[in-house]
Parts: sequence; C-alpha cells; structure tokens
Amino acid sequence: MDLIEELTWRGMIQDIMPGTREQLAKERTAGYIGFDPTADSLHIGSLVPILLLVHLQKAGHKPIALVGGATGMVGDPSGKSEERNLLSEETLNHNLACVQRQLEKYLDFSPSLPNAAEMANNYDWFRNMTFLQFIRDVGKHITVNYMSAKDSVRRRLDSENGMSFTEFTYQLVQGYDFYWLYTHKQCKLQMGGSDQWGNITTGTELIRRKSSGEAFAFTCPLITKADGGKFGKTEKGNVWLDPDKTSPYQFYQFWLNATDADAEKWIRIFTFLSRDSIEALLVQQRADPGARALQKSLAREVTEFVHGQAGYQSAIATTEKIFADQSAPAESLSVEDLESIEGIAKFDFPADKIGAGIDVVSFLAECGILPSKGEARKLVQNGGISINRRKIDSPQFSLTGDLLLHQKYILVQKGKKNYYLVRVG
RNA sequence: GGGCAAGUAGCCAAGUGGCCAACGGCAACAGACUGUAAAUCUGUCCUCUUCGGAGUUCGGUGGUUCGAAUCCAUCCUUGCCCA
Repeated sequence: MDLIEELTWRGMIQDIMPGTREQLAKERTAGYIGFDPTADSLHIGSLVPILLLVHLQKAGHKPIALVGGATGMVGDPSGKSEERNLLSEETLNHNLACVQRQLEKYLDFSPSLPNAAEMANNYDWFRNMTFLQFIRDVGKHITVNYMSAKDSVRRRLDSENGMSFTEFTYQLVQGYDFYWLYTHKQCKLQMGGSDQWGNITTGTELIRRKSSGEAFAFTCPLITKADGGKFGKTEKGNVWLDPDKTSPYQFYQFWLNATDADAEKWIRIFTFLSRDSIEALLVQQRADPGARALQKSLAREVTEFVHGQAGYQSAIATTEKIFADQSAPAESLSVEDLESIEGIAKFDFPADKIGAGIDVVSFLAECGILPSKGEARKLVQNGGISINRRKIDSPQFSLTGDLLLHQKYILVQKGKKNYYLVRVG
C-alpha cells in the first residue's frame, strides 16, 4: 500500500493534485507543511499536519516542517471571517521557538537518514526581501483576478467585514514559500488542511510560471465533530500538546470522551494502527459499545505518541483512581493516591477557617475553585457539586473538620469529570 | 472629500422613549437518563449578592427628558456607492 492509498483509507485526503501519486512513486520527494506561530504551543488541531509529515517520512520521503516567522506576521485569512490581530514581534519569536521545539519531537531529524526531516523558517528568506523586490519578482506572476477567485478571498470580499491588503497578500507570501523551497530544497510537495488549498495552489502556480516546474499537493479534511462543534475544545479551552498547558491526563481524557461516531473516524486519522486492528476494534465496539474499546485505543495511541509511555501511564493511573469505582468512598483513597493524582487542580485553604465550620458556598469561592459565591451557589443548587464524592444538596451545607480526608484533604467535584483537591493547612 | 447603510451580551440576532439585564437561536456549564458516548428533557448562562436585592451594560463622548439600547449632536469603526 503506498502513501496515498494509506492516507486515503485513513480519510486523510481531501483534495489531491493530479500526478502527486506518480511523483511519490517515482522518487524520494521532499514535502512540507507550514505551521503558524499563533500561540506558544501547538494544539491537537496541528496534530493532523504533524501526522501527515510522519506518514510521509515513514513512506521514505523527506518531511520539511516550516514555521511561519514571516507568514505569522501577516495572518492567514483562510477560514477567518474577520481581520486578524497582528502579533507583536516579541510574542512571535517566543511562539516560534516553542513551536519549533515541539515539532522536533515528532519527526526524525537524524542527519544520517537519507530522508532526515528538516526545519525551515520562512522569515529566513523574507527578512531581506524588499517590498519592491517582492512585487516585481512575485506579484508580477500572479493576477489579482486569480487571487480574488480563491474561496478564502471571495468569502471575505462578499462579507461586510472586508479584507485588508495585508491579508489579501498572504497567499502570495505562502506561495513564495513553496517556490523558495522548490528551488532551494527540491521540495515538490505541499500538504496542509483543506482550508489551505487556495494558498497551496498559488504556490504551485508560482512555481509553474516562474520556473516552469511541476509541484504537487494534497490536503486533508478539517477535523470535525459529529455534533458540529469545534474540534479540540474542552471546557478549559484548547487541548494543547504542551504537557504544561494540558496535562497528559486531560489529554487522554479528551480522546476517551470522544463520541462513538467521532472515535470511528479519529482512530484512523490520529493513530498508526493498522487497518486490521482498527477493523477488529470496530467489531468489538459494535458488540459492546459500553466498553468503549475504540475510545480507549484511540486515547492510548495518541497519548503515547504525544506524551510518551510515561505520560500515558500517569494518565491511566489518574483515570483509574478517579473513575474505576465511582461509588467508592473518597475515604478509600490513600494520601499517595490523592497527592499523585496528576492533572487535577490543587488548591490550598487555611485550616483555621474550617475549624469552626464553613458553608460550602463560601468555601468553594474562597479557596478559588469557583470565582464567586453566586456562582458556587448556583452550581450547588443545580446539584453540580460533590464533596468527597457525596453530592451536596443544599447551599447551607456546612463543612467541618471531620470531613477532612487524612486530616488534610478535601476532594471537590464539579460535575462528573472535574476534580479539585483542596489541601487544608 | 460627498452620499447611503450598519455597530446590541462568547457568536448570530430581536428590540426603535418607561412593562429592558434586554425576545429568540447557537455555543458553553450543570442535572436526569446512559457507556466518563449520542439523542432527548430540565436548569443556569453581564458582575456581585446576606437570594430580598445591588451594581455596570446596547461602538465612544456629550446632550434632550422625570425616564434613553431607543431621540439629538459629535467622534470612532466597518461596508456599499460616487469623486
């Protein structure tokens, strides 16, 4: 099975330029994907492009990860309904460094490999380019008509928000990246999300016109959720790849909580499991959906890929402590259990305040779990708060010293899945 | 520079002098049911609250009025048309 066949089966190909498959079969090909430094960590949305590069490398081709030091200064209008805010140079550089460090984890850069991965930053070739150079050497080759025909541009032209010249130019800047990589790194392939198709074709067009060369591309579909919601969001916001921003436990939980429909699609995209193993899992899932074989494998594979064995182990350990026996009394958790539950928020609370007894509402607000008493009260009234695994049914409920686990902990739950550990001392 | 239109809560969007913290929808959070799914139903959803209320909102600023998201002036932003 060749790369394209493999990716097609996994549901990772949306558009593909004719001849791409033949090119990949013909010779070792360098292919690139651009990553925008919009934040100081990549999130799981970027996982798909990363995986594309990994698949590319596994198939013997050379992956190039491009970070957008220059394009990040412009702002990609694709998929955006409004003009983006520009990032300051300082943030940009910080983000750039972080993103680069993350990318390095997932690809093999060993110089001994014939298809060693490479990192590039388009600021390197834009830094010294003047505006006049750009409009003469790049702008001259592409008509405004061509650029305006792109979906991402047209949608914005039709909308009432309009679009700045800066963002309009974006596709040329990205297009030039491809041209530069084509001429300097013999890079003949660009990949990306399907929203990038317009930008990508500008690149191949530029290569065709400027050096009558031939370049190829394919895109993968944007990841969606069955219910139409945004992929990669939880209550706490984005799911990041950086373990300091999203702990391995939370990361694992994100995948574990996938709906059945999503898990079926995602397991093919986000894991390297073979077709046979996935089909076996699908059969299992249908036979006993409650066991969630799909979600478990999905969560395991992705967590291991991103956070390694150790990260997965700690995620599992926490999951078991929290969910293995929901009805088990909180008292059955040992000090070690409580202390080592990774990924749950920890708070401190002065012991003397509890000595005399304190009502739940004040407690929740004062220790910082909830922002205000009003909010705490509402949640309690809704039945959304449990303490030491027992549901609190009244805002008047009073916390006293004998509730402390091991004389110093209180375990708070908001809803079923959000745990907070309060250290009293 | 001239003409026209628009700017309301995270988003979409109603409201066009008092009954407006502002209809409705989406998103989000919680509850019931489940499988830590989905669907459905229910509650919450500007901030604070001793749950009685209190405070701050409808692009900004000033004004008219007993009273303004709503009227007037001015400024800002955006779009369309003309120059």
